[in-house]
Amino acid sequence: MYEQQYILKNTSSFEPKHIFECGQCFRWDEEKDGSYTGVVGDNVINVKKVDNTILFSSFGADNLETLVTDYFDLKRDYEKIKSELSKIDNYLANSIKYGSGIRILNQDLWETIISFIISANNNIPRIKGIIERLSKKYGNKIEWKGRDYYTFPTIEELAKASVEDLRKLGLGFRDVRVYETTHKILNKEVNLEKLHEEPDTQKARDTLLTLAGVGPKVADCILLFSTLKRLDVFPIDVWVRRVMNELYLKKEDETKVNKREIEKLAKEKYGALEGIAQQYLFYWKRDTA
DNA sequence: CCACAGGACGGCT
DNA sequence: AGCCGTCCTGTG
Repeated sequence: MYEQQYILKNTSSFEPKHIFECGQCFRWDEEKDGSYTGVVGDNVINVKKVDNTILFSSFGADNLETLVTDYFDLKRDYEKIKSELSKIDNYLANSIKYGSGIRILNQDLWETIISFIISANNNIPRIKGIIERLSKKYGNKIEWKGRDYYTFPTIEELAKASVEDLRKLGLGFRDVRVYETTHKILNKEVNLEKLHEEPDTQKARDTLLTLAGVGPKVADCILLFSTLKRLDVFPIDVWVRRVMNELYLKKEDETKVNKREIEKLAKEKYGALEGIAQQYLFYWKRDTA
């Protein structure tokens, strides 16, 4: 374990606030100086933006440049994506201006599965608290600059938790779901390595849907925000339903809007990049609510 | 005290 | 196939 620094100059489409607060991740916290600190794998990383320079500092064993290039999706040209999506319509163009620094993270698949099962019928502060307690109890401690951080538990580490243990950590009714999914993955009833090799997004989605606690919305979040990185999905939560109804469908009662109708509309309008479009729309709608 | 917020799931029509 | 009540906890 050692400290590293990596500096990215003249960046565009990289705004820590947009990246860490658009609902895709739960392990990053803002510091008093406006930077963000989080745990990625076995590393603690701090991300600070000064003008158009991004300063990454880490404490861990992984090569920082390789790690952040992958995790922050740095090889993808978000300027080009934004300019293409902005042509579609003014609603999307405006939401892109609002969340112009969003990048979709490549998060560990296992961690993303468990995190989004916990996210069901839940709010972000509580989700973060639960994941923090899980990591503290079943992950490994990393001390850096006088503070304690905890790695997200591995499959084997989390498999040590009983349903009762999980309930005590505040998971509520999600305890059984996390327990069952952990053991299903541990037993390789669902093989995460093979899932990465599945070229067909729908087939990968069907596999995820066999996991306890994974329904359509959670499956789409996993496909989009993890290393599976499928951009042709459109996670529909209450905010996305709201924004799509207000912009396009204009039904009296948004709760009555058909999900398949939204999915069809998103595919038609946004095409293969619908997942990225969803993030701009979601962040804009929820943040300005 | 109650109302409300947030997805999966199972039972019902 | 669609609708609806229930699951749990934190907040106002």
